[in-house]
Amino acid sequence: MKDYRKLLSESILFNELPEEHINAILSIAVEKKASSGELIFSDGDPGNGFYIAADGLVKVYKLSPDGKEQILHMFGPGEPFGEVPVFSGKAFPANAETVKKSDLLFFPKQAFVNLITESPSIALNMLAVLAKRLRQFTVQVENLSLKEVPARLAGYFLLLSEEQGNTEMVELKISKGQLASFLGTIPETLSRMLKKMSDQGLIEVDGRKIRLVDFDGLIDLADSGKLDANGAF
Amino acid sequence: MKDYRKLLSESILFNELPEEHINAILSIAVEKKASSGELIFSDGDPGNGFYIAADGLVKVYKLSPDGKEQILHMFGPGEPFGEVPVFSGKAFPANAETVKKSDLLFFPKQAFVNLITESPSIALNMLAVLAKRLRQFTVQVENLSLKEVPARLAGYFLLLSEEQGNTEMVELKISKGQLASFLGTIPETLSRMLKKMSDQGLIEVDGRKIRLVDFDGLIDLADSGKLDANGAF
DNA sequence: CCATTTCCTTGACTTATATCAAGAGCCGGT
DNA sequence: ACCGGCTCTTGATATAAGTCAAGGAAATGG
Repeated sequence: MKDYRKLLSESILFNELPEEHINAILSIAVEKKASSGELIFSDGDPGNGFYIAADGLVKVYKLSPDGKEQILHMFGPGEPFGEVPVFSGKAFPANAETVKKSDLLFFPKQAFVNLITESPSIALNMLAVLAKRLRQFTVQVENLSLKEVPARLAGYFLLLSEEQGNTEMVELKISKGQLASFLGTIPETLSRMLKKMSDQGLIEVDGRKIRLVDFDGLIDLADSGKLDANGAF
Repeated sequence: MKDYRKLLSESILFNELPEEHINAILSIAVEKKASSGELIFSDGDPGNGFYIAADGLVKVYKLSPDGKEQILHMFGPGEPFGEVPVFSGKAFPANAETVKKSDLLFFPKQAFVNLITESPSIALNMLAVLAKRLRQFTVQVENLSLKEVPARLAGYFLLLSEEQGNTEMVELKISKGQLASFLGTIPETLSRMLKKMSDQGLIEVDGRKIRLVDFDGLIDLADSGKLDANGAF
């Protein structure tokens, strides 16, 4: 097994833990390699442990009967996913699939729960992980229910801008099709709205690079939830 | 302070705890009474503790700038809410308001975190609470993104049917306006869709009582996400 | 480099549901 | 019982965004 010590000791779930705890965590971790597009688990599958992506990218999503996809989360290196059945119920509530070739660490439920009872720090870190996830869901529900697609896009670009520490330009790390699924729309609409925002001078689009032309305008759009008619030419 | 011992020892967060733990929990709890329609906290307010409703009903919701409401959750007696800032970030991510006159118990953040570090059972129970909340959010996002309003209604009635242990009839415990906000629509649409489902022989509506006429049809509708054209007269 | 596949964009058209308005019905207080 | 205020229903209309189709652009593999 590759040495995942550094990754785990820096991860949100296990950071700042003493060495003997990291050792205990490593001893229960099971490595799984997955190629791109590989299904990790399905909605309704029994869940007897959770995962951390060590490398790569994983999407967790729901599918409608006619094939429409809603991506709930995208998880990169160091981020845990699939924890819900460890603590509540028996089954995974959604599907998980690799977006890129990935190395995964699997933590069996019982072994992990044992670790939690011995280490309040791990418990508190896991509580932080789940609480942060709840925050993200709150934003997602607000987007889907109360905001139009351009406002969702604006909010996403502002979030990317903060993560990438750049108020001039952001780069999409996922495809536009996946971004559409994440924001609750379809690629056609995404394309049209990007063009509309571009025509209104808010952004410039060059492939996966988005130049944030009118930063304040994007803040207004994200807050108000809809494109301002005043912005039309 | 009223004796909340029984309520707490039966709550999902504190059930099956030894007596001395319940005593410790009671010692940090602060009672707050709230009349109907009273704001408990606002989106963005600093959160330095969480609540449990001892009696009454509380809605947690987001508001759009033009006043549209999306209810995220409804919390009744024994259910915790407002925990997110205890574990992640500083501010509440949504608003909370009483729907009925309510008695609330407030648990200060620091005191509660101290309790958690001493009692793995409380930590695990809180993890179960948050994990269950994540399940509910997954359903909500799926509803908003992938299902039409009648399918959301069908899913809601089936859930109520299970809670109320009655496959013949369910009774709404919230107003139709609030149900609309919870399902991500407006009262006009809710009214129209109830009528449509009624015309198709799926349900019969009498005020807040909904007779589930075609239970299997409701299951199909909830699963498929849309009203079947075959159901039309 | 080239052929193939996949992704993205654009056009035409449809649809679920929101907006605005007003009347009917329900509920609680006096 | 009556009345006022609030909720719900219904009608007319508009709108954001989805469906279907096809071509252009980009990515991938040999």
